[in-house]
Amino acid sequence: MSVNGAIAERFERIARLLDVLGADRFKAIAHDRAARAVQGLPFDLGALVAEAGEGAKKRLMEIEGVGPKIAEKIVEFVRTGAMRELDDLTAQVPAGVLHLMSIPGLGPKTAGTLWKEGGVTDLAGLKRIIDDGTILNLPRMGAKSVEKLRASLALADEAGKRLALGLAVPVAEGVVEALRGTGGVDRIEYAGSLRRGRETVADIDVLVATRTPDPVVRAFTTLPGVGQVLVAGPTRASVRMRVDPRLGRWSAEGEGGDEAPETDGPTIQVDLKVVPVESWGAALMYFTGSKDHNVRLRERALKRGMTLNEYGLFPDDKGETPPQQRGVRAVAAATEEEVYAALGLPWIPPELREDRGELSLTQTPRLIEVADIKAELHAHTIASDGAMTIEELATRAKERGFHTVAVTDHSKSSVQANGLSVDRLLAHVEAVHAARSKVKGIRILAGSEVDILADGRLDYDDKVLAKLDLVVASPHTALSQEPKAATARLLAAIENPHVDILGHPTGRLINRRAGLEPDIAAIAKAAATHGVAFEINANWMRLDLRDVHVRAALVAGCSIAINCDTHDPSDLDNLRFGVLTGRRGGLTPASCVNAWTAAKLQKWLGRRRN
DNA sequence: CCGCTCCGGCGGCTAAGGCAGAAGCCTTA
Repeated sequence: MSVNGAIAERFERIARLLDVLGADRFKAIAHDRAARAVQGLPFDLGALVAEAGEGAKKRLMEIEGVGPKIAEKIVEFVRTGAMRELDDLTAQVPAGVLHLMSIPGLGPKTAGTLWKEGGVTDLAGLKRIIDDGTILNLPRMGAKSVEKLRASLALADEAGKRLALGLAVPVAEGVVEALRGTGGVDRIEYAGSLRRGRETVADIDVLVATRTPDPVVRAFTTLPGVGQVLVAGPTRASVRMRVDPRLGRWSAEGEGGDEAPETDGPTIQVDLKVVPVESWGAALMYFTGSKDHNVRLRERALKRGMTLNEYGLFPDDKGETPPQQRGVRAVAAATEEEVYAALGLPWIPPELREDRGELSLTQTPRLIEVADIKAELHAHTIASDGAMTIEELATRAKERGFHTVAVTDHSKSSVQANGLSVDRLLAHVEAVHAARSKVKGIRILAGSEVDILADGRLDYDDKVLAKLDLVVASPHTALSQEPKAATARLLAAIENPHVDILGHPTGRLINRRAGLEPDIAAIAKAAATHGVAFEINANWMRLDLRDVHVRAALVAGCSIAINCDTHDPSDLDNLRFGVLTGRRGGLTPASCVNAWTAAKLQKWLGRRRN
C-alpha cells in the first residue's frame, strides 16, 4: 500500500475507534476528512515529509483538513511507521468490535452497546447472543431489530463488498429503463458515486421526479432481481438486487486466474429517492454527492444566509422545521446549474465532486468526453490473444469515427497471451501494412504491446522496436515487487527512446490485485521529460491509471492516453469508463493523445523517430 | 480535531425512515 493509502487507512481506523468509544464525534469526523484528503493528494506524503525536513508539519498543514495534530501524526507515521494514538485506541477496543460496524444498519452506538453492555467482541459473539436470545435484554433491541440484524449478518460478507463500475452501470441502466416505463415519471436518472464515475460503488442511487410516488416505489420494490426490501417509505426505498453475471465479462483477459462465474452472482443495494420535479436540481446534487462535497456546499450556503437541502436552496430563517414544509420559496432548486449559480459557483461536473478543491473553480472545466476520442492506440488481433483480424479491428475502429487505430499485439514473453516472436512480429508488421490498402479511411499503425520485464528491460531489442510506428510498454508479470523496484522498472521503460505509451502502468485489477505501487510523481516527471504518455486502460477491471494518478500525472505535465486494450469488438464500449476516470483526474482534450488530430498525433509519434 | 478569527475559544450540514417506547435515538444517505 502506498504511504498515502496507509495513512488514510489509519486515520479511518482512528475515526471508527473514536466512534465506538463515544468520544468527541467532531474529532472522528476530522479524522475521516483527513483520510479522504490524504487519499486524494496528487503527491506522496512520504516524499514530502522527507524533502521538507523540519518544515514538514507546516507544509502538511497547507492541506485542507490537515491541522497541527493530524500533521504531527503524518510525520510520526512516515518517520516511525506507527501512530501511538492509534495503538492506544486499538488497545482499548477488542479487534472484532470494528467488524460489527460492517453490518448494514449497525452503527457505532449499537456496536458500543453490544460490546460494553452485551460483552460482544466480534461477529461470532453477536451471532451467539442473537441465537440464545440474550440480545433482547440490551437497550433498544426488540424483536424486529434483532430479526434485521440476523438477516444482515447472514449477508455480511456480501454487503461489505464494492461492485466494479462496469458491473454496476448495467444494473443502474436496467432499473432506470424499467421505472421509466411506469406511469407518471417526469424525470429519472441514476446518481451517486456511479454518476461521479468512481471505479467501484457500494450502492446504486436512482432519483425519480414524479407527482405520483406510490406506484413508482411499488414498481421499484417488485422489480425482477429484488431480494430483500430494506426500507420503503413514500419518498425513498432501498432494496438489495441481484447482479446478473451475464451483464459483465467475468473471465479476466489472458493473465491471472480465470474466474468461474458464480452461480448466484453478487448483489448490490439500490436506493430510490422520489422528489417533485421542481426540486430536481437540488435533489440530483444531494443524491450525487459526494457527501463531503454536499457538506461543503451546505456550509457555503449558510455563510451566505441560505440553507441547502435536497428540495432546494432556501433563505435561512432559522426555522425549526424544514423550509419546504412551511411553504418557503426556494432561491434555486429546479436545475443543478441554478443552484450552483446561486451559491456563486459554476456548474461542477459530477466527477469532480469529491471535496478536492473543486469549490474554488471559477468556471466549468472542459473535461474530456467520449466524443473527443478519435484513436484507439492499444488493440490486439488474432495474432496474439485478440478475437479480430487486423481488417476487422480497423473496420470497427472506423465505425466509431476514429482516425487512427494501432495494432499492438503482445510481445514474446507473454506466452499465455500467445505473444509474438521477433519473426512473427516482423511478419505481422507486413500484414498491417498490407491491411492499409484493404481498409481505407483510417490510419492503421503497426505497433506492439511490449512487456516491461521485471528489471525494466523491454521484451524486444531496440532494433526491433525501431521498426514500429507505436510502442505501448506494459508490465504483466512481477506485479508484487517492492515500490522502489517498481519505480526503477517503469523509469527504465520510460527512458527507452522507442516507448510512446506506458500501458496499464500498475497492472492492478480492481477488487483482485493491488498491482505495482511506484512513486507516481517520480515516473510522471520522467514521462513528461521524455514525452511518454501514460495510459488510462479503460477496461473496467483495470482503470489503470486510476483517478488520483491521472491527476498526479497531469500536475507533472504528462500527456494521457485512454485506450480500450481492445481484444474483441465490444471492448470499445469500455471507452466510457476510461473517460470517466480521466474526467475524475481533471483530464482535458488537450492533454489526451487520443483526442488529438491525426496530424498532431503523427507528429508526436515522430518526435523520437527519424 | 479543524477552520475561523483573532491569539483563546467556539461552532461544526440536513433529512427521512425505522424502531422502541411513547419523545427521541440511531443509522444512512
